[in-house]
Amino acid sequence: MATQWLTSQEMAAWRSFIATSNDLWRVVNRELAEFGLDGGDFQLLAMVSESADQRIRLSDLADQLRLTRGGLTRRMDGVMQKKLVERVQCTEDGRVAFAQMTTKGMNLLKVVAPQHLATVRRVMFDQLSAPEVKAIASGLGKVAKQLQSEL
Amino acid sequence: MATQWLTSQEMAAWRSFIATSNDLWRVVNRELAEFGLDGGDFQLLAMVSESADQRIRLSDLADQLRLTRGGLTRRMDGVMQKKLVERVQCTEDGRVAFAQMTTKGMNLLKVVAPQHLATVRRVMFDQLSAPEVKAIASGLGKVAKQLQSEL
DNA sequence: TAGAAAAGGTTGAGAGCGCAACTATATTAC
DNA sequence: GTAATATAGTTGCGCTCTCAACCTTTTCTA
Repeated sequence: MATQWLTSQEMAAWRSFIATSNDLWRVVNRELAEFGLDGGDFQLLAMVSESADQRIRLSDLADQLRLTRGGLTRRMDGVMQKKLVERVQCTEDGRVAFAQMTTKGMNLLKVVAPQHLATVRRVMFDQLSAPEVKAIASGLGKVAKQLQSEL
Repeated sequence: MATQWLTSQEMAAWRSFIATSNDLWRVVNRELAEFGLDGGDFQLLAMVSESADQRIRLSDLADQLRLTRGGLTRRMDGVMQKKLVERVQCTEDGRVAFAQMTTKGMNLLKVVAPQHLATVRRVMFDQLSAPEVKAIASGLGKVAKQLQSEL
């Protein structure tokens, strides 16, 4: 055999993980396009809308979205342009700013979210048995914890 | 409760999947940087090296790597610049070209691959029980199949 | 309380990728 | 046999992201 690492079953699982998450993202993006959004926009809107008072500090938002602060600034430009989110300056700390949902943003999200969840359900959860969902959830949790310790 | 879709357990699993694959990719990229590679380079090298005679048609390679043909052209530019892969014109069909591993590429891969697999093992498989690996592998397979039918 | 260090956010430069238009070669149809 | 169509790959353009440098405001330190 050529080399051990090429044929390992774990390597195949790893490849499958990478390819599948890529494909998933592609399908989600395509589905959101009709609303003028992409996956990154949706994740931002979901995060902000779930925060207390539908607002969140920009740097906290960046962490949750796995963006650098610079990347978030540009992502914010897009959703602010569409009037879905506003940038609000913090009065207590002059350095801080918040992302704040607008009414328009909340209304759009109420329309988009059910369809988005339906898509995710169709491509992912409808394909999985309950034990598989449970195993994936718990497994991902442990992997995420390890990753946190390395980042 | 605000809206059903925001609190569902499946939504949390979906978020976790997205965030974790993002974090995984980040760790892998960082680890490969010392070899002058990134995750995309490694995947390309792995795919090409596993192909018969260590060569593969460019458009087949693009499909496997989840790149457009245009994206692959640019990705190839990088690894060709580094002399890890060569572009070989097909003699039977003038439209077709192959990616062909060089000796330098194979040698590099023999050094990088064990370390890469060790990283993947550390952040992912060492964190998972055997049943979890099995469930994730079978689950991902089913999701991948559904995605294929939608792409 | 002044100076240094840290933290939040923005900006410029550059990389990677998709999309669509383009070139070149091969296949099909008449 | 030639015109129409399809396939393989490349290129120009635009978008998103990271990195590093930068500005501003806050906090620490002596």
